[in-house]
Amino acid sequence: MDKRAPTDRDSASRIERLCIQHGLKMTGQRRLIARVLSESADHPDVEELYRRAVALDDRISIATVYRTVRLLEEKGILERRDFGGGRARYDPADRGHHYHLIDVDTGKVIEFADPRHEALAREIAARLGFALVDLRLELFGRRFPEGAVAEDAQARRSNGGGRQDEA
Amino acid sequence: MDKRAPTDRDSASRIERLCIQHGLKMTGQRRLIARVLSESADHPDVEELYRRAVALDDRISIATVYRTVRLLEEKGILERRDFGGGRARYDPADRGHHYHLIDVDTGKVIEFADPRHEALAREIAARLGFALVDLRLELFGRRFPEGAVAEDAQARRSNGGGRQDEA
DNA sequence: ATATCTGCAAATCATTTGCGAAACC
DNA sequence: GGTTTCGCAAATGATTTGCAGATAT
Repeated sequence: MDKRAPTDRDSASRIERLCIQHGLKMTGQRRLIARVLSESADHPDVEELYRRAVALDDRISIATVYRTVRLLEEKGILERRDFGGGRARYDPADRGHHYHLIDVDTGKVIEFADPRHEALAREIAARLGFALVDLRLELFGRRFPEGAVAEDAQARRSNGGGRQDEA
Repeated sequence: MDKRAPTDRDSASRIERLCIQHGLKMTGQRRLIARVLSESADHPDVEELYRRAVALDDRISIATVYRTVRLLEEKGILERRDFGGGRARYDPADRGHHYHLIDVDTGKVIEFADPRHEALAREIAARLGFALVDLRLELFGRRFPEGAVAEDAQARRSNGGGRQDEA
């Protein structure tokens, strides 16, 4: 009988369990990425995932991160998002249906759920003769009046300034 | 007095008029792109715009098409869209607020309007402490039961198959 | 064992840009 | 006429991939 206590080290991360359920071969680097994803509450892009992974164990290359997120997306474990700014961001699918509000000034991303939108979307699709397969909804907003910024459209297009979100 | 009749040749296209209103210097290639955009009812990407432009007058390069759509987007004359599949697609802004439903099997894009979504979005943003600046909404759907396709998630990710829309 | 995965560096794809020549106001 | 735009080809940035060696089942 295995007497080991469930230390940080040997307990499979949430995402790793999903990988195993999907029958993926678990290599060291996949386990590492799964762990980084499990511990992330935000929507990191590949560069950021790579940075976080390397910090824990540098025996991984960015090519593997790219290959792995692609694989996990195909398995439905991750969802790829595009919040503008060139790079794809990743969102674990097991957090349930939710949408995003992006602060156009800071780039910060806020999640929210709203079943009414989905119902509405389903109805519209039906009216057009379609069954709803997926729904992409993103709100871009500006924090209410407090040191407002002059730039407007410009700010959003080149979202290269306020980059990372956190939760 | 000018007695010329308003032939195809000398009447400024809808988009060209917008360019002039925005004080843009109208070169031959900008006029050409404006005309192609005015005559397009779909959501072409840059390659496609270039193809259509070259067909009318080949004294234009794809670099200029890139530069021009970027300029028109900055002026608010065009809106950049991302329907998946790697390339940006362009949508004249003077068509009024509308959203898109993408047929996941064919890649065809259908436009629709629905003020309820916007109202709902505005309310949600307000609840989170934000003023709504923009709203991105895309539905992905499948035509109702008739020769259904087996593939599911896969079909949408690699949207490289069913490419052009026509709407 | 052996099919699968990884690292590296080169390849690809969409898009941008530097530069001298050409076009617009 | 001077400034802006254009075409070309080379640069860029994100992502993919071929290949030889390493690894999981």
